[in-house]
Amino acid sequence: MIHSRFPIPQGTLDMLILQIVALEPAHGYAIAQRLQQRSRDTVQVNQGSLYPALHRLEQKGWLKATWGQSDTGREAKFYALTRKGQKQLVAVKATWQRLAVTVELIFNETE
Amino acid sequence: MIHSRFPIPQGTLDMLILQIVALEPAHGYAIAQRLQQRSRDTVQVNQGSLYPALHRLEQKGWLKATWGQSDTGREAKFYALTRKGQKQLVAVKATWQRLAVTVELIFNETE
DNA sequence: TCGTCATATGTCGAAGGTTGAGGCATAGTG
DNA sequence: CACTATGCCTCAACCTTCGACATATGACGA
Repeated sequence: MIHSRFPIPQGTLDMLILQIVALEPAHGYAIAQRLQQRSRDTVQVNQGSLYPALHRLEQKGWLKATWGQSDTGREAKFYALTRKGQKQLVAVKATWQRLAVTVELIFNETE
Repeated sequence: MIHSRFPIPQGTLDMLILQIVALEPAHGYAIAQRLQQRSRDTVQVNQGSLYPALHRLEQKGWLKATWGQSDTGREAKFYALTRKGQKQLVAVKATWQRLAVTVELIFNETE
């Protein structure tokens, strides 16, 4: 195994998906690719995690899916961020920031 | 409310526990207190998460437990970091750093 | 033509951690 | 005496992730 792949903390995938889609609506396969590319291969998303996550996010009203054509001309389901999803993204981003600060805080404690 | 406490993502707790114990051996109750204090109350640790985590870490050989007396003079189980646990801590720290960098990277993408 | 890879979606069971609740016990305080 | 703080623990329900599997089309080289 070339890349030491590590599991991402629970809930992180949803956040990253929302962020990817926030820039531009995309279909699942493309989302996975972009995640891998933009994370420089440190994050790898399994299909068994991705598609359930997409359905989850859609069901929560954070994403809206519509069928369309991909760049290659094939049928694909495009996911777009809803207004509700935007709010959610802002919220989870803030939560993440606070967590990151907290973890750094604890890591840098020397006594 | 100013501080809304949030649950820590799955897999993050172990890392934080190892770090807390790395500074000084401590018993479960104290670990929870320190986590809460040092995170400025942003992280909440349930006992239902804490004790299974401690048993988990002990079983993996990352922590070693010994009974002793707490500051209040009561019996308590003190957890200390093993050599194996130190290595693990270094590893998960590195993993976290990479993840944090990756998430920031994706957050700051604008196109 | 045939096999294979990339694209594209989806399901399923297993594994694992967190939640929220509950139980038990002792010591100190009002 | 009741209540809070300390200190340990368990349990079912829930959710997410993992890894494997299934399906289908289009493009490419042998």
